[in-house]
Amino acid sequence: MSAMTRDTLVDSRQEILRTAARLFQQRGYDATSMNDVAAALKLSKGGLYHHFQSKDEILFHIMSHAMDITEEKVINAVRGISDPEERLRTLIRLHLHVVLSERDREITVMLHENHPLPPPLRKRINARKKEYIHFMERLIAEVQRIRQSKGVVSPRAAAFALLGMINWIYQWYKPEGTLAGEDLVQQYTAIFFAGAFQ
Amino acid sequence: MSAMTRDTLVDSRQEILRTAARLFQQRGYDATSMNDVAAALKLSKGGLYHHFQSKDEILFHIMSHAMDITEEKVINAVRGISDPEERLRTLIRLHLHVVLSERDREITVMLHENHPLPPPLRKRINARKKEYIHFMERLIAEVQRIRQSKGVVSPRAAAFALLGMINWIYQWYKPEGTLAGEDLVQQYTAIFFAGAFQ
DNA sequence: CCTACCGATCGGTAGG
DNA sequence: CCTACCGATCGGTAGG
Repeated sequence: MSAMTRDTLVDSRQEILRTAARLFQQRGYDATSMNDVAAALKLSKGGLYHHFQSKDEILFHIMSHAMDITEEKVINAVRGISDPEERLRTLIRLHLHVVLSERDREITVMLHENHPLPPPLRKRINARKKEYIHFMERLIAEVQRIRQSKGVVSPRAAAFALLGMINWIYQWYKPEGTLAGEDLVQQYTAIFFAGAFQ
Repeated sequence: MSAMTRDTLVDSRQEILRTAARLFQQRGYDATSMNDVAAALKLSKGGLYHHFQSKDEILFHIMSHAMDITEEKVINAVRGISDPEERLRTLIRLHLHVVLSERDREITVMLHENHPLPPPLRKRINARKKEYIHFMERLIAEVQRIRQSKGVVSPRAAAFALLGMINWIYQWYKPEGTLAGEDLVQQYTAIFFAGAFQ
């Protein structure tokens, strides 16, 4: 019974984060009140504050969860691939899928809502973002070595370029638009491989 | 005398937009109060509302001004160049400079603060953004024809990739960091040309 | 004494 | 342009 109560609590927190992430993504963090979040969950504001101490804390957990998803669905899924070039191709595809995914709205919130997070919490998120880009950077450097690239493009600049190409998608992508998800994967991969490994 | 008053008024509006853009960029639009803006200008809130009817209106004018800057410093500066490839190279360099420029903080605000703008005003800004990307797209298509590219990359996907690479810079660029502005221009140009014109 | 909440309202501050 | 305010709503918290 105490285990069930624990599970219910955890589930509630997860459900709150999912709902809040959806609202934050649609309306923006500041334009979404705690009342909006509570109402969407058929909860009172008081009920919401039973689970989280503050609005900031909710945002922080959404972003942390977004980083968990990225690390799990991209980094961990890619570690097992022994060929570096195939590892990078898969990373691009999976990272793109995470950004495009309808379900993982936490990602969009993480990419956009930097300002509202209090500096100590923001630093913790930024540290994880930096780790991610370093992972990309090392992988790019490895493929450059194997391909014996001429070295006109530094792994660092290439990593930022790749991250920008993919992450910017949240700003304009409409599922009903002319560019389908799989097209984007194919074309972005083609652009990046020809560009970074000359 | 009436001309002078007019000039003073215009100057005041410009100065307000510059100061507001700086604050919006640093703290975010929602976290910046009208009092903050007024105080930074040594004005009262009432004085500020003499020049602009609402906070939204200030944001709209900042974004419009950012589009003016982009059209003037990139599009207009590039129209005179007859060779398409050189025209695209210059566009990349100038667009990057606009994003990196310390002075044009309006650009960062325009790239980031989409949510707070009321839909009718947002549509007007988005229409101008779409014109800009279509300009890029046509130019990329032209260079692909000249270079007789194999056609693995569509001009549309290439334009979005280029825009993403460059615009994302506002999220991480620090002038004191390891990647200097001119390095970015060289390397992003190299990546994009090899990537989009295979 | 625990949990998962509720209706009502707090002190402050927002844009106007 | 300023001082003096407003209706409303904000994030957060009280007792039960």
